[in-house]
Amino acid sequence: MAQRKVISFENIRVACRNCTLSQLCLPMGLVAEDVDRLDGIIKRSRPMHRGDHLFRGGERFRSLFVVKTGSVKTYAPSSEGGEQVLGFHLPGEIIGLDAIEKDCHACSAKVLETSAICEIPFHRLEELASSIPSLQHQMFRLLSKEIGHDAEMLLLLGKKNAEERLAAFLISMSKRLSKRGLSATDFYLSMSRHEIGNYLGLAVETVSRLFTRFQDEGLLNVDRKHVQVLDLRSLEGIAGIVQAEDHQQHSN
Amino acid sequence: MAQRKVISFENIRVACRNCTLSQLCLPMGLVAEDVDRLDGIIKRSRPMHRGDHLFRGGERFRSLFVVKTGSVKTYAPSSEGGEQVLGFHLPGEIIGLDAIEKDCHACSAKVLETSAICEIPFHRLEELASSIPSLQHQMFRLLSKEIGHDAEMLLLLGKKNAEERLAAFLISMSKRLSKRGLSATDFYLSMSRHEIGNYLGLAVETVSRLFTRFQDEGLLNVDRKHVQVLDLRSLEGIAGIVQAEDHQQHSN
DNA sequence: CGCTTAGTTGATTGGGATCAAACGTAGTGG
DNA sequence: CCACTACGTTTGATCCCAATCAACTAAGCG
Repeated sequence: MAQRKVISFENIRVACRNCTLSQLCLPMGLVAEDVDRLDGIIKRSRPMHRGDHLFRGGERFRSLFVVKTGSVKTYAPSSEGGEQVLGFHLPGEIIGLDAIEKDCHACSAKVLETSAICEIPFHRLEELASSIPSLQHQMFRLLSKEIGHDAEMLLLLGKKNAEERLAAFLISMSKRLSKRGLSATDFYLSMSRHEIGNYLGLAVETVSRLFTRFQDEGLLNVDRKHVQVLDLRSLEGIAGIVQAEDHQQHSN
Repeated sequence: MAQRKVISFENIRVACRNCTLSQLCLPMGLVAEDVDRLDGIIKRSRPMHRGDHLFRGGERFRSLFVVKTGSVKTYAPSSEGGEQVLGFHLPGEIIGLDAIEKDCHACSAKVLETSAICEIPFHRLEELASSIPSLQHQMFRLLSKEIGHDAEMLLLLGKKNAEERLAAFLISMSKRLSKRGLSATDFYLSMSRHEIGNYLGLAVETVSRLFTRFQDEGLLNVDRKHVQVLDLRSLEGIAGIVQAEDHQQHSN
């Protein structure tokens, strides 16, 4: 039993490395020793369940969180009781970057399904970044990536119609899941239609109708939360993603 | 003449400090020596004119830019020739943070009126941040602030109607200008109606009609690009900004 | 097995886009 | 200086996409 526990702990460590640290380390080399130092400040938490909060708006900011398995949504209360879903966070993705500035969380983060979450105390991460330049650089890149992603969302909400939005959402899910080694064409959506609609700036009914339409058009198979993408290429076309190597007619 | 030039140069240095550095230094203390080191890596550029580009999408990322005077818009090409205006940048604000990740600019930055722009070579800033922990912290805060601002925009584009969007835009301009010592109620908009509409996800005509309506309702005086805010409070009400200290009825 | 919540489908409506046209305003060159 | 052009802005008329309203079905759950 004791033996098993040790093995289990090691497995967690390995899993956590693969998942938590890759965002910070993968793109370019931290030496093994630095990875160990980084690994040393990461707190593993017990599994969290649907509806649990990582943090709520207004709370003091202490840590960043990394999704190891499962999924999390972040959302901000809008005036008049409603809320705006700001994002869905899949394994390997980081949560809480927006709270650094005010030292206080402006949004809330709620677990969508049973999930394993790592916690990284931010002040310790900052200390480490001070002494490891490449880690500092990775952190700048991480923050910057979030800004770039937000810009894509601004374009989506500002310029795209309902169909394009849902297609872009599905493509995004597909890409992010496949990046983590999961299927790009067969996955479960852990969020409700309502949450998808909220995120995309659409009514629930519109989302539902579009799922039906995509299915009718042979782009998807949808059964409840289970999605099978049948025609990724067409979906990308709808989402307005231009294939770089394809024929470009309107080169402007 | 030589004398005058020296004075002028010093004035520029002082102006540049007040303006460029405040974003990086103001919130908490860098010691004077560190401010000098930071000041040392900032490049002053000659005035730029309407239509000039700070950078274009696809270019290699080398520097961040800070608006000293004037204004700049950033925009990304959307598929099918259109473009999405990502932001308007007023004095004291930083441009280019989204390019850190890919080491390449994803959007373009175009000067809206005659402007003075400072350039900060990013790799030198990173070096400096490594050796000045409080500067590193300021930079994290800066990036984080951008993410927070983007989240506000997501809420605006996802949940607010045309009227609320334009009101929010005007309030934002008012606040940001007054933060720089300019009037909060009397200012010139350097961007066209078309650019405002693009930014807010609205058609030009809608923006124009709303300006007219706000004027009819006694909220504004508008003459071309000149805006006088007559009723800031009501405008904030429309924008959905809840006054904290006012009576809260629906505390939920 | 009721009860509640999530999801689907249909009917209707409305806000803002689009189309169309007039009107400055700025710039350009004769 | 004024005609000419081009562009930005305003205003009006019409249309359409997606929201809303409404009814129903399917799941989850105590």
